[in-house]
Amino acid sequence: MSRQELPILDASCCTPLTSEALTEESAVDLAKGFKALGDPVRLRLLSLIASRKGGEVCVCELTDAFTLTGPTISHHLRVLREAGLIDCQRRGTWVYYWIIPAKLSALSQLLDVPAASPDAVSA
Amino acid sequence: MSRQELPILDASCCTPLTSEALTEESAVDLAKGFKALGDPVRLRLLSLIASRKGGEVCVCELTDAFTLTGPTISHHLRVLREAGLIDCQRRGTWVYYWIIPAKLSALSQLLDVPAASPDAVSA
DNA sequence: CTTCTGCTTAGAAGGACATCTAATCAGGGA
DNA sequence: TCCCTGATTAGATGTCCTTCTAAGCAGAAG
Repeated sequence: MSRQELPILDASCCTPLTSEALTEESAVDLAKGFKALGDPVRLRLLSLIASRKGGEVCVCELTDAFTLTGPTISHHLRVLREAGLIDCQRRGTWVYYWIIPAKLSALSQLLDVPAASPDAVSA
Repeated sequence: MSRQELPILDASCCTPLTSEALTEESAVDLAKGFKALGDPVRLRLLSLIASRKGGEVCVCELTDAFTLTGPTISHHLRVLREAGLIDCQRRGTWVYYWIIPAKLSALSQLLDVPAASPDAVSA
């Protein structure tokens, strides 16, 4: 594992949305990350992995935390991995997953807007 | 406009993923936000709105920035609005959109993990 | 009042996605 | 070697999503 064409740290930006508009190219790339986060199961999986002391979680523990089948969990983990948000390694019988902080940070920074809108408030 | 049941500032967390695991409830709520961001068109729309000096953009300008039809742009704006990421107001013939910074910040903070993983690096 | 423009809603078509069962692969132990 | 457990892959199914065209609504202007 730890296999294949992960974008490593793709070209897309690290500046907040408020600074300048995204190119179509960047938008396509970044949207993949957010799409991966856009499912409750994957978000919980990611949080279970990210919040783990030691940084690693065995798949078997993740599976136990849901009422979904193993293949379904495996599918969601793959989506997260292909989005570059997590990576994994097999050790003996078990497979361990961990987060890729740089990727999460990049997405975080994109959304990091000043707490109060420039002006134009109300509703 | 500015209508209906926006979650205003929903119960879901503001602490990073690394601090503690999400409840299923929070995950469902937060995933809605990320799902809305998980499309290249919506991400570009949001960036066009967020990066605008003055904080507001007319729909007509947004439509011009894409090769998609008006109804399609309108659909994506609705998704962003229902996710609580933007809001809008009609003024005369035109409709103006602006971002809701608090909502973006909440999502940003969730993904705001320390730059280096606790340990467990490599790949 | 009628008509024009800007925008949204309705409905349909095609593709993408989440989930399951069944089958396969990888390692460890008898 | 054979089997057992942990995990992924393959294939199927029902649902959701993106996009379009056509129709409707809101305000301004003649």
